[in-house]
Amino acid sequence: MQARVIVTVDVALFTVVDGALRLMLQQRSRSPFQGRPALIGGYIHPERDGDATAAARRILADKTGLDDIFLEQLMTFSGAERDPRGWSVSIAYLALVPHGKLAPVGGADGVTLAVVGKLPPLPFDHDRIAAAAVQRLRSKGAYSSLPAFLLEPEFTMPQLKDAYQTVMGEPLNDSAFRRKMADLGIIEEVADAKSPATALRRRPAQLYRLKQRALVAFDRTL
Amino acid sequence: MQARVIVTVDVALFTVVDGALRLMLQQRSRSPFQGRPALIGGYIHPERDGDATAAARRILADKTGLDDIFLEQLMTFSGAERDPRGWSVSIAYLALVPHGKLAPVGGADGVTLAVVGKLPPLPFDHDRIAAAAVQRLRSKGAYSSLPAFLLEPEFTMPQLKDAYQTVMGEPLNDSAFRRKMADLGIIEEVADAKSPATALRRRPAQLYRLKQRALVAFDRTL
DNA sequence: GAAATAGTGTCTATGAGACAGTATATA
DNA sequence: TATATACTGTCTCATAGACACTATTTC
Repeated sequence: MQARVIVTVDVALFTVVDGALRLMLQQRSRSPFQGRPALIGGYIHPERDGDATAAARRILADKTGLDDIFLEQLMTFSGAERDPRGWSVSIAYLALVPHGKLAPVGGADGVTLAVVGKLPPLPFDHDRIAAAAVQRLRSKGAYSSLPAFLLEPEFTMPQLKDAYQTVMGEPLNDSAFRRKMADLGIIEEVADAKSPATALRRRPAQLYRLKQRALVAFDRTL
Repeated sequence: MQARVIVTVDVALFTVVDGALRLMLQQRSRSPFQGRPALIGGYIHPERDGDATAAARRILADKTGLDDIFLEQLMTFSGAERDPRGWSVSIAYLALVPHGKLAPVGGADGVTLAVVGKLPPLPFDHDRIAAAAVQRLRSKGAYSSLPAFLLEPEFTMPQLKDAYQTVMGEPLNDSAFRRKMADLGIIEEVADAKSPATALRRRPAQLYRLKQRALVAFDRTL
């Protein structure tokens, strides 16, 4: 028989606030590392959870109230050293949410949104998990619709471009970006819908939405 | 306390024989599914394995005699239904090996090399794992040095091109391929070394090797 | 020299970046 | 009308594909 292994799920949840990528951290309510900010995580409960993804969604809902957000498996971290309680497995997830959906959660429950690049030292091996999540986000952002999941369901082309720029950390060419998006055909216009023009935004912009609710990866030639 | 969870590792090991991608299957020596071909797998042993990757290497060595081959984590499969023994987690790995290194293992231990695309139905959720492994291989092959790990440490440009073609399942342009490889700078010439000319191979080809022992991913612009 | 495979040079097509110019809103 | 942002058109440059041509081996 196999010796006991602790099986947990951790979620690296990102959002964008004022053009800066932020990672959600939550004060741990229990030992070990009680009181310290860490990734959102918890045990898998075999009696309750159909699989690890269901566990991740349950834990997200329990701890932040969020549901129906973008979630994909990142990778699994394991070993004798990463958790003081013993040999453990953490199935890590990457989650993206538009900031607006996060507002109600706000400052509740000791939640903070730490700017990526200025993360505090994290307990367990959450530094490694966070680094892997950022890397996945950056690399996959370059060839998929992933950054769009940081936006509301309807968004303008400038907002979409900003999301890609934030994720990839570099400026993009405007006309090339629009051409690419048009060619890829992953978004569609929302008929007759324009963003409101405000004091800051002069000409209103066309609204778009993703054609597919799911992540779409672009082709890549060798 | 957490209810018991079974924690295993499964390895999808690929090689190329005569230009066809093949997946290693091994007859299961024990229940459940005893006698049926399946991915190479086994329990994690917390007392012995430092982490899941170490467990994968141990299991590969035990069951096939292979060590020091390309191995990377694929993804983790979990749930109540996938294993009749109970709620389980399988951390799946992708492994690549040149056929030559496999020859000594050969037909031993009920090992077969099934042609990808003609795989038999597999036990557990190994069909899904195999499908995910093939997909990872194909997509990552297009933008990394991954296919080179199906070759011997020294290889010719035509062999490298064949490896990429086999992995990606489509023909590549010869001169463009050479240019790309030269530009990427991931391989280097083996000084003065040429492949032997045989009755079949007329002009001998320059030998190359990877500059980096590790996987290198190429850049991608949006 | 014929045949077969290895390797190079160059033309063309495609797609990204640069950037000027047009469009539409507010004040 | 001035200004700011949204959007389009077009030029240029980089890179991939096509393919003809050269090189080196065996028989």
